Amino acid sequence: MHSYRSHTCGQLRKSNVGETVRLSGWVHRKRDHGGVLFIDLRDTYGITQIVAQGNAELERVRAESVVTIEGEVVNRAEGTVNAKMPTGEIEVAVKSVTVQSIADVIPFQVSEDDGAGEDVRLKYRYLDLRREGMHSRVRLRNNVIAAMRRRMWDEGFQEFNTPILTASSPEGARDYLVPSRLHPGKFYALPQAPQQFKQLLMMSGFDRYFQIAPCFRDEDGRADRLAEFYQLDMEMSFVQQEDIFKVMTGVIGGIFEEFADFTGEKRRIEWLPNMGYVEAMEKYGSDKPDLRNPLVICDVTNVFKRDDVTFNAFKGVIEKGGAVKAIRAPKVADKPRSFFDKLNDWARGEGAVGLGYITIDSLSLEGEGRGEGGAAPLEGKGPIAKFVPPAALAELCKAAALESGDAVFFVCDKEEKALKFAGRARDRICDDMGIREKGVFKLFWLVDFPMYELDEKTGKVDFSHNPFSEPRGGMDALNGDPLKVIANQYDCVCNGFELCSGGIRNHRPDIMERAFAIAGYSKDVLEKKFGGMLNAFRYGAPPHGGCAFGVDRIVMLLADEPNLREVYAFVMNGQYEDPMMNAPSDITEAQLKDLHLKLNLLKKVEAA
RNA sequence: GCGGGUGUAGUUCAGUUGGUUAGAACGCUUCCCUGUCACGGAAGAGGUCGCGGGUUCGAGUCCCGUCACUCGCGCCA
Repeated sequence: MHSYRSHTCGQLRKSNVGETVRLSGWVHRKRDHGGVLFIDLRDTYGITQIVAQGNAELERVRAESVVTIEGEVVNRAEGTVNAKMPTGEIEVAVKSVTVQSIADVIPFQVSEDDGAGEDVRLKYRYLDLRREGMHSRVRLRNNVIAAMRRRMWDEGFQEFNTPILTASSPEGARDYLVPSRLHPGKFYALPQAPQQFKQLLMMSGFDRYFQIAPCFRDEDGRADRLAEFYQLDMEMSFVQQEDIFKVMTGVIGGIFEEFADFTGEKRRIEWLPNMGYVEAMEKYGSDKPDLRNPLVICDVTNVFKRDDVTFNAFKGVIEKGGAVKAIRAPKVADKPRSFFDKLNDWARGEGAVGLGYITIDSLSLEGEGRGEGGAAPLEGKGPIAKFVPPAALAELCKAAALESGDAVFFVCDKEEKALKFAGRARDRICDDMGIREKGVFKLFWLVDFPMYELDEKTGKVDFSHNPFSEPRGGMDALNGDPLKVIANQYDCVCNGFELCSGGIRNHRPDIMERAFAIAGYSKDVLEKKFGGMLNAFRYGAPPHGGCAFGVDRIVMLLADEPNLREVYAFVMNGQYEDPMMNAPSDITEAQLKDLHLKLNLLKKVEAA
């Protein structure tokens, strides 16, 4: 017999009764009854109850110790069968025990979720990973990655590796930098994405590339953002936007279908029609709207412009070019005052003046008609209502499609800021109303991004997203108003998360020069920073495009977890420190010397 | 860089208006228990109330500062 195990802890069934077996695993739980001792023995495959009588050695071991036991598989007596366990019909009667490793007292419970905080979980991540939830989520992540590889290969893509030590790129996020020993004073950068390499592979004629690619960005963290993360990165040649959508809708949709029941609840997958960037911003105030939220934003600036509307707080902003955005909240007029106060408090906490609203108590049958069955409102209530006379209220009802019993919330600011804040209010109101749809993944492609945007501070035109994207209309488009240029660029959005970003690339060096010139980058700068790729374009570049899906965000959605750290085995905390490995850490003088570096920190740090 | 929240036993938390010896649950230690499966029972150990300063007769509680964690804003082409 194998010296550690003949079976796993998830394997034995009634059919094994009578066999002598050997099991190894962790002591999950101990139930000592004096004369008889039960231990739930756990490995990654499952849990088997073992039973011992008068075994002093087993009685001594603490939870999470590792033991090997040999014994006989026996039927559990009637009434002692545990229907909750796959192995619950049998147990193993211990004959001999080898203690492989005694565990110290553990800092938090492995056998249950005792609510231990993230800092202590990360410090003892290996213990945390033994726990059922983390263990299964890490397996989910591995399975998702395997499925991605399989599906991409099935579509005719090959997986490539691209360099980790590469050159700093001037745009985008901050780079993680690695000093060079052989080249004093010079630095490698870790890739923010394999963007240029995958495009170069298209220049090399490989046609279909993919990679589960590690990416590094030195920006502050968020629940859905880490310093290092993985993307399903892909690129294809001789394609248009729709070709990318077709392939990746299949691959990603397939992944969602494949793992939709991970949480035990079978969730639906819905692909909604492509949405334009402008529509997303105007209706949802976000470039990654959660379409499980039915609320939409509309513009009611004209209502507040009326002479008979006397709400000067909004009027003043409108006169300076601002706008009023409205969010209709259906059938909440009878909610207690606290419902509205809570939202108002939230808005103030977010730095807004408040969240004004009007409730529509009833609509009369007389007055101006507003279509079938509708009529002018009899009255509105709420802090702003007294500034809005009936005729204006009627226009408001029409503009925001209000019905009797509805409330409407207002955000007033400069157009862009108003939309952004209305977008967040939209989500907040939805959650307070409890109307976010459950059990569904709502996916869609967000298209028609603007190529450029105006930097508010400098007044300069800059790339709004990816500078390598193809401007729709080519050179002609670039000779017009840059702010009207649409890029062949797209995102894939799911339940309020940006899952993917991509584009059809600009493969013409002349157009690229022009595109960068508009954003204020001279030919010299372009050559210096992207010379390698630009050169490649000059030797026959195929039209190409692609995208990159955030692997971890997909896993996070499938696992129904609000935080990326819940789906990663080893991960840094919110400050990008690893409390287990003690990273980042000091280095020795010798290492510094090798790298030709001398520390002269601009900000004084206390010596350890 | 900025803002919100949190910080009390190994873990998760409670702690009233400032008032005597800072509590609970789980975990831990010792003991009892032959059918449990979140076993049960008895006893016990375990605290620089994040840290520093202040107010006060008296501070876990109030004030100031600081640190850590966390969520968000900025940032993330």
